[in-house]
Amino acid sequence: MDRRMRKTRKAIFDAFIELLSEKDFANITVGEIIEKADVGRTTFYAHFETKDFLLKELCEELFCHIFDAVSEEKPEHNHIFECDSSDSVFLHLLRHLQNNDNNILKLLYGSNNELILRYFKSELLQLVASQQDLFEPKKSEKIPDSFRINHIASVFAETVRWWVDNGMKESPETIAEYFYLSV
Amino acid sequence: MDRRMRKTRKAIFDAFIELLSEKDFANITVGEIIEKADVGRTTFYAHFETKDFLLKELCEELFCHIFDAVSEEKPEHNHIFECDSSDSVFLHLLRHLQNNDNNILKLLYGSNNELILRYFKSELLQLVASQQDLFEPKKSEKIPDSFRINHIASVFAETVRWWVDNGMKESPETIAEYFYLSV
DNA sequence: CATATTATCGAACGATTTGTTCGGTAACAA
DNA sequence: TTGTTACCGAACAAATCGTTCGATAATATG
Repeated sequence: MDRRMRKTRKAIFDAFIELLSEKDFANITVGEIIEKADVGRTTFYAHFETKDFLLKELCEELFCHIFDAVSEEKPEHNHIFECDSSDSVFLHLLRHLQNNDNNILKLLYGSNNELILRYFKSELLQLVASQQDLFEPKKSEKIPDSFRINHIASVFAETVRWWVDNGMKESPETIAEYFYLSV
Repeated sequence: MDRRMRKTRKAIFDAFIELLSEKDFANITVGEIIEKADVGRTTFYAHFETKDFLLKELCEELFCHIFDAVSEEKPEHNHIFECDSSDSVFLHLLRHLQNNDNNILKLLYGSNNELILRYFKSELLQLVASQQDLFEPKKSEKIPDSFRINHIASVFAETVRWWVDNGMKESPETIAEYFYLSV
């Protein structure tokens, strides 16, 4: 990975992010990206097989790295979960989401592309599954595990969406409280 | 609205739905649609300004009509909500979703287009808002109404998604129970 | 510093897709 | 029967896609 490669890769990502603030993903063309990134057409296709792969790699850089950071943060922290815990994995995740370039989160959520949610949720599912027994099972002998895990991940994802759509005015602590009170 | 217009409109919808079972929305071209619908290119654009409008109108036909049917079903039914109610609006909605051509639901959910979820959720938001006081407020003085309504609608939408993704094996009654136990 | 590697460029390309135009045909409603 | 209008099919320019090529310049390595 050259310095050249790193630079063009960054230029393309930046241009792409800027375009995401102007229009939906579906209406962004490769031509626009390379013009704004000031990069040759050949170069773009040397880096990304297609526009969708560009989005995919951006999501990976954004989400996966955040999840990695969070999970490394508390490697062997396995105490019993408490709902109002001010030190939970999910609160830490919210903090990372807030710090890690709020704008990108907003752009991704607003780009009208289902794939983004999928990347986010697939990461969430793993996280929830790994912490599943930490949630109180409630009135739920009837509810299948599959549903329960999916439910918790969905509520978190939709909580974040609400947060982002409303301008992220609340603190991560507040959002975490909403989440725990709801789930 | 001619008989001619109704026929071509249906032909286009049918072709579109069939294509949705084969590929993502983004990869479907107008050319494919008119070929499968056996309709002239001019005719397509006389009916739908663009591919997105076709999707929009399909969603409206599917979702809005279902919601209309449900809300008309119990116009002045305002009794206090009970969690295990076997006669709630949401259970009726699930029954309609099941009857109304299960396949389309699956195709729409699988077409990788965010807009579909938006249509569905915007309808849900109205429904939930109209029935908001029927849900027990739980431990929720802290939680803003906006969040609460959004949460309930999201949980319902994601519950339906789970149902669809898993093949809709469960009965509407079972799904309604999962929903009420979770929300 | 010298050299081999390789990422980038720019131009050009055929292939698809888009959305529109036009005149002619045939189905429809009154 | 008559006037309206939806449909067709062909053709069109414009935009976009993904690829090819040879030339250039930045980079890593010895």
